[in-house]
Amino acid sequence: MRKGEETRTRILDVAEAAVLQKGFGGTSIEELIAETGITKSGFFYHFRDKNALAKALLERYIENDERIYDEIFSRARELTDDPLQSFLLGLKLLAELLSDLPNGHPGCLVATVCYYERLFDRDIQETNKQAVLAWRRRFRGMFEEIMVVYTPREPIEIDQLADMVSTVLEGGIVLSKALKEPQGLADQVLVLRSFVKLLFQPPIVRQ
Amino acid sequence: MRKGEETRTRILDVAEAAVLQKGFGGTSIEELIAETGITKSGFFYHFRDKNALAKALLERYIENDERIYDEIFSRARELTDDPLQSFLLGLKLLAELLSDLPNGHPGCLVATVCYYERLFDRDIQETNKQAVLAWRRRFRGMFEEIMVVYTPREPIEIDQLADMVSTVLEGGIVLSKALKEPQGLADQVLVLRSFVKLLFQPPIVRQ
DNA sequence: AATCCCCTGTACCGCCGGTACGGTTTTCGT
DNA sequence: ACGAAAACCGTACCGGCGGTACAGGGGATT
Repeated sequence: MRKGEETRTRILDVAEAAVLQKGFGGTSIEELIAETGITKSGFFYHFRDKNALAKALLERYIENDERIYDEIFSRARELTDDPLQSFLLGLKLLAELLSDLPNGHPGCLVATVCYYERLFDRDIQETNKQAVLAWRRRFRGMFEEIMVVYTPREPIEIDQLADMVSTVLEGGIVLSKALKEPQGLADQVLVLRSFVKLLFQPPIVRQ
Repeated sequence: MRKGEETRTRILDVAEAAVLQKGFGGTSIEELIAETGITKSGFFYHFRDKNALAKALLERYIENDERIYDEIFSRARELTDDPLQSFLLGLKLLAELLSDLPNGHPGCLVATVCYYERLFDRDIQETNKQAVLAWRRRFRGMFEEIMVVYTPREPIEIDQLADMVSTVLEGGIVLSKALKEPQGLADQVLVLRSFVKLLFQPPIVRQ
């Protein structure tokens, strides 16, 4: 019962790397079983079909993603009481983490799925949607705390502001992948950080 | 000589819509010829293989994309002399244009390609990279003009600021597709507009 | 009338996703 | 130590798809 999980995990590991580099359609099951060292029968024992693999892959990715965000922002929360400073610190920690990835960010499965919509059933699309909504709730919560203490210097919808964090991450991944500049993603996160800082911090009064 | 171009264009139209919904790997040539009403031989007369189709598709997409940006920002440039106001107006026009798309933005081929890297030759990847660099140059030029007149209120790398525009567009497309909220993309562009406004406009001095 | 361009038709290859199903080993609770 | 369930392996097969090859045909241009 535990060995099964281990094999399953190995398949998912191989599949995730392949899918992020070639998309779902570009990833063949045969190549997965070749690299995993398993047979076709073995593969289909763990996953009914490619759709089931996709779903498992996506769910695992999302879980892992959430865990990372939890860690980063709870660590940032421990280091300061001010919600704004905590958020800005979180973005800095996130940028550092992204910057330390040796080959840059491998890509986001959520983006992969949404550029593949018609190939998957509604189930997967719904999972994907829920993941993005979870991001929205997460960052919205942080901005709500910030807004108790600080007033935004521009009128802004809080959900749209929350989505901006996800937007910058997704867009940053695309750019850094297209340019083959791994550092690009972390840079964009830091630009967002500057923007958020500007939005909430009281202006420096010039004389 | 003209009939050939027409058929070629029809294939590209069908292929673009299909690729943006299902990715390259998920789009079969057979389905393209079925919808175009052409035979397989006819298809391969126009495109040597799927890679050639991808390249033609990408190049056409990029050209069209550039044309749209040219139009929007030159229109904005005509309406005001101030480079900052012109840029902010351009973003507003862009948001309006994106907002008017009936089914939301269909997706960006540049993003599709960069989530498919390993399937294409270096040629296509290089074309993709050049497209993103062209965006960078375009927006960098605008920010340079702005910075002649305005001083940013936060220290910022101009290339990273320029990339932020592309980042928000790419990220916004991903989010609005994943959430199936067509309006999301335009909203994110307007959030970026607020940020740029904040960055360059002199602070409101409170007493 | 000859010559391109722009296709059609047919036949074929090999890879891949997926199914089916029988058999075998490994693991674990008891 | 044993039986049963879990975790595979082997083989055979199907249809779809990307791609190749090649022969030919109609229509416009020269």
